[in-house]
This record gives sequence, C-alpha cells and structure tokens, in this order.
Amino acid sequence: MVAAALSIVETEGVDALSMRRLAADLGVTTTTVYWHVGNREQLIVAVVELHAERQAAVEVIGGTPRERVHSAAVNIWRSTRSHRNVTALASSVGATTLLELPLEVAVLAELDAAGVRGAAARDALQAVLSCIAGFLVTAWRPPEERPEGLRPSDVWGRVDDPRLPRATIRAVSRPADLDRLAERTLRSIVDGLVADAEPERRR
Amino acid sequence: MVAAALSIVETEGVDALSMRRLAADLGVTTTTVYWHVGNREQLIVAVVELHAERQAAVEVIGGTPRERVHSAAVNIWRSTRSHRNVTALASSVGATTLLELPLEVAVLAELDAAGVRGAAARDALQAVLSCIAGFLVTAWRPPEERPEGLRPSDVWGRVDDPRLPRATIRAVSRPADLDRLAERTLRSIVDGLVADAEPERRR
DNA sequence: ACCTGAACACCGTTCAAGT
DNA sequence: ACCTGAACACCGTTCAAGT
Repeated sequence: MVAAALSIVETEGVDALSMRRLAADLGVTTTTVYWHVGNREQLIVAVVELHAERQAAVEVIGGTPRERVHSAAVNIWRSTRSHRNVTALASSVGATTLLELPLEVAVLAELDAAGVRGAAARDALQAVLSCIAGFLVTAWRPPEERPEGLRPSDVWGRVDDPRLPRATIRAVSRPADLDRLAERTLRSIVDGLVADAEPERRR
Repeated sequence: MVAAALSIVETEGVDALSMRRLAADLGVTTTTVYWHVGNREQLIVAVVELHAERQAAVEVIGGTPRERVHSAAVNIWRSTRSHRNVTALASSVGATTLLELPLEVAVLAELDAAGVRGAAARDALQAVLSCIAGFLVTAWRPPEERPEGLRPSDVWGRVDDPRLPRATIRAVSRPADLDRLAERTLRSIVDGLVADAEPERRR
C-alpha cells in the first residue's frame, strides 16, 4: 500500500498521489485506504519513511574538516535532487528531516570535527538545508512550463535599466547551471560558517 | 476582483483562494470569475502583478560594493518574508521574479557596480534568490503545526549518534533565529561570489 | 458585453453497514 | 479485523443559454 503510493509519487509526481487514485490502483475502495493508513498526512509520512529506509548510506570525502563538511552537504543536495518528487512530498508536510536524517547527522558530525557545535552547528545545518531547499524549489518548475509571458526571457526582455549592461540582461534570460551553482553556493556557506573555527585535522 | 483575491490570500493564505470562494465573496457565480480572469493561473499572475505595483521602492545602503550587494539581497529577503502568502502564491506558478523584479534589478545593478556582470551576475542573483526561497520554505511551516512526532524535538530526540555531542543535539531540537541566520547566510554567499572581483568604490 | 445553471471530472473525509 | 456504499463538503473548468 505504502509502496504503491511511493511508486505513484516517483513516476508521476506529487499531484498524482490522491487517496482515491491510490485506492483505484490497488483495486480497492477509498475507505479501505483510510482504514489502513489513517489519513493523507499519515500516508505521506509512511511513504517518506519507506523511501528513507531504502536509501543507501553515502560516504563523506575530503581531507580537511571544511572539505568534509562541504562533501556531507553536497550529499544531501544530490540525494534530494535525484529524488525530487519524494522530496516535494516530504516538504509538503514538513517532513524533510525525516527524509534525510542520516545525511543530516553526517553534516553535524563533520561540523563537530571542524570544531562547530551547539547552536553554531544548528545554524550551519539550517543554512545548508535552507539553501538546498531553495535550489530545489527553483529547479522544481522548469522554465518551459511557466505561464505564458513569465519565462525568464520574457520578463527580462521587458527590462530596460540604464544600470544594467546588455551582457547581464542576456545572461539572466538564460538558465543557470543549477547543479554546479548549488555546490558552489554550498561551499560559500560552509566557508562562511566554519571560518571562525580553528581548522584541525581529523583521523 | 483581483484586489479581492489578493486580500483573501493576504489574510487567509494561499489555500483559501479558490475560484468558487472568490466568486462567493463577490456575490457572483464561479463562471463569472472565469469570464473576467480566464483561469486560476491567470488570476494568480494578476494578483502577483497587483501586489508588485503596490510595493514601494526600497533603498540600498552600504559603503562598499559588496555591502551594497548584500543590502540589496537582504531587501528581497525582507520583502518576501513580510509578504509570505503572496510569495507562496507567486511561487506556486513560478512567478516569483514578477513579484520582486525591481529588487532583483537592484541586486544586478549593485553586482555590476562590484564588477560582476554577465553569467557571473546571473549566477550570483540565482544563488541569492535560491537561498531566500529556501529560508522562506523552512519558515513557511512553523514547527508547531507539523504532524505528530515530526517536530524537530521528536525527530532529534530519537537520534543517538556517538559522533554528536549532547549540546549539538539539544541545539538542533530548538528553532534557529531564521531572520538573523538568513541575513548572515546571504553575506556568506555574497562574499563568496563577489570575492573574485576587484573592490572599487562607487559614487 | 456580461452573467447564470447545470454538468463533468476530480478532491479529502466520515459513518453506518456489511462479512 | 477488514472492506464497501453512500454521503458531505469541497475543488477547477466548460458549455449552452440567457439579458
């Protein structure tokens, strides 16, 4: 039942998952679904938990503590990015932490090794997670499927500001390489947050 | 009509805005709404445009180019943060740029003054916007209204990893100061992206 | 040009009833 | 313990029809 729900989400996206649709797929009445999983929110939590169980552990690489923190952060980015639908599902009920708990623990462990603990570690993790969530949101809806006249090229084509050179206007109309940019941005964040701590070798 | 829709969104949130609800508020049939605005997506775009028109210009402060870029970025954060509902609405159809276009232009202008143009400026803006979007997403759903057993204190309370000190576990169970953290994270990003360029005074 | 009624194809959820 | 039928209160959207 939960497995069926997960496969709907993975193949057809979040919107395709409805209690009625799931029931139909299983050749059963909607009420039966309710009997088994409670309600939609509980179903989603169960789906997220199932997906989390199926995820394999990922290795952290890097020689310096800071590199390792960055590596652990990038692991979260890649993992959520390659399971965008499940991430969107988890995000819809505020259960993203449940989705990536081992990877978040890994970030905290590397932060600790880098000398960042307590509230500072909490803030660093939060910043990393927020940044990742943001890149996912922007990567969510590809420019092609935006409403008429709202694609970047349309919007920026109408902008005519004397402060902006043409090269910038032109660049901003075309999509960025989000994968590269996300990893680079995570580096900036990690550098900014781990900067204060004394670098110390580990292992 | 569009004004009525905007006020529903601002006072009751995105989910409260439906074609039928809007029609009822105006004492009119649902079909009438369709005659006037086309469909839901077009209604949303119109609402976002109306809100954008009503926004006042915000001043960029700071002495150095980098400080001014940061200030322009923080302006976007504060503006979207204080109109979360409209931002969520715009985000649901991928129209966030429409919402904050003048503020984005300001960021690009300050980036230009800092010597960042073309694709580099596009990337910097994208990174800033993604980060802001991410903090909004995390700020979206306050911890209290998450599903049973999914509040940070519940999830992290179950974690028992030898690599993590108690202080960190404890800290991570309590909410961060997102406002301060967002502005600080934006500073890291700006520092990372404007670092390469030669600092030059402006005005 | 502007508005309505009725309909279609969907939602989540509940409740009494069946085996 | 497990499943169903029927119902309630919602959605977005369309289409022929009215004034």
